[in-house]
Amino acid sequence: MSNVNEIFEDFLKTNTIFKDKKILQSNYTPENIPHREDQINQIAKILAPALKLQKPSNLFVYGKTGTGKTLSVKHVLKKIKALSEEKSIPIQQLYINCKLKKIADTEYRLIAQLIRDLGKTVPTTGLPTDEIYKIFFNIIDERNQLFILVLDEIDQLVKKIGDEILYNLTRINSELTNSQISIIGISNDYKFTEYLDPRIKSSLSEEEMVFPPYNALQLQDILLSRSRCAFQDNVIEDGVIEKCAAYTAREHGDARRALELLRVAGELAERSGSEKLKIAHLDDADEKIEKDHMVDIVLNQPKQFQAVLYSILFCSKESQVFTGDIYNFYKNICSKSALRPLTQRRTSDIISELDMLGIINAKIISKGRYGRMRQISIALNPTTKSKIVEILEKDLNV
DNA sequence: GTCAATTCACATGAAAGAGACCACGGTCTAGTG
DNA sequence: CTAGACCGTGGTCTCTTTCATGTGAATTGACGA
Repeated sequence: MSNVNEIFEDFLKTNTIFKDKKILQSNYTPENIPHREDQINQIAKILAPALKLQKPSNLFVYGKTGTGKTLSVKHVLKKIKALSEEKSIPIQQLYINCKLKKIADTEYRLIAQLIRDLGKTVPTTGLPTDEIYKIFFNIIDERNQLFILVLDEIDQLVKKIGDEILYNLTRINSELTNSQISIIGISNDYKFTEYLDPRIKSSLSEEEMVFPPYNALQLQDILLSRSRCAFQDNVIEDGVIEKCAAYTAREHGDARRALELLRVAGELAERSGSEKLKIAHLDDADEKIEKDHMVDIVLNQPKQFQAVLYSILFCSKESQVFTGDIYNFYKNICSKSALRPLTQRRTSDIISELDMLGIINAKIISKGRYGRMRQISIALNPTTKSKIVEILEKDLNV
């Protein structure tokens, strides 16, 4: 019997500690959403006019990641959908997650995606942008419906392509004769609307809601209710849920992360052959999540980014590194691995993008007469770092 | 010693180019009846 | 006659380059005490 078969056989023999793992996955939508009743009711109140085909106010939802914004909105929309189908009220819902690449990178793509969601095909590129607007507009208007458009992570969208698209979308109502469209924006960033054009801001946030982070007790509740369905009985040691909740509450009260932590800890426990989920697994899971996440990010970067990152990782053996050092080293790397070196201007941008990704910390300092530059340090823990260096060395063959 | 001007080494912005992708319409070509 | 191959044109999109301007504090050098 081959090795792989053994692995599979073993896997089948071990009685897994999970009952239903997908309950802990981030795309799972639970039936009831604890500690969000108020918000859900409020959303329902705001959206209720839709059922009488009156346009609901545009809604703006704020809250950190993992505070249940998307979940709550989707929950309410699901109810509306069920009701509208039952009573055949012409309401159409559109949901776009602006974070997803290739969907909401540009104005064109976003509108094209909306059109596709409405069941028409449209070229992925090649048409003028105003053409695509016209198509969208016509489809909407001829349907004679009420549209609810959800733009999740709308701050990402505006950061990438500006607020013009929002202006166009909010303005579209005044030109529609048969249909109406109301917009629900979901944002992680409290300060998001500050960057917006005041006109857009006022029309977009006719109603505003804030989702506060979960506290440790609420997180415990959530974890408990989900783990009851996700795990076999009595596999979780005492204190694990509490610790997991406390862990994440201390950071941002991100329920998604708490659930991921629990899931990964479970996987680790299972893989190590343990029959119980112990606190130690939680710590391992924490590290593993970060590592996997970072490795994933790095692998998905273009070659040039990797080269710059490698230079940074290599140079940062010394205590302090600055832009200039890195650029020089980077040029070296390029000649070694047959890359065409980019200009200093571009590498500067790459460095700040790596900073945004959380792989490095870059602080702008001024050394007076000796110039102004970024002081760069690594934001990775040592095991992650060495893993990434290893990957990059292979990728760039240096 | 004090204070404004200077200076460095970049950061940051704006604009535009390069090269990839794609749609569309027109033209050419080969296969069919 | 017609379907499909093959162009040219005009559009988007991403990554880059080019050119221009901004920036914070150590250094400098003039000034007055």
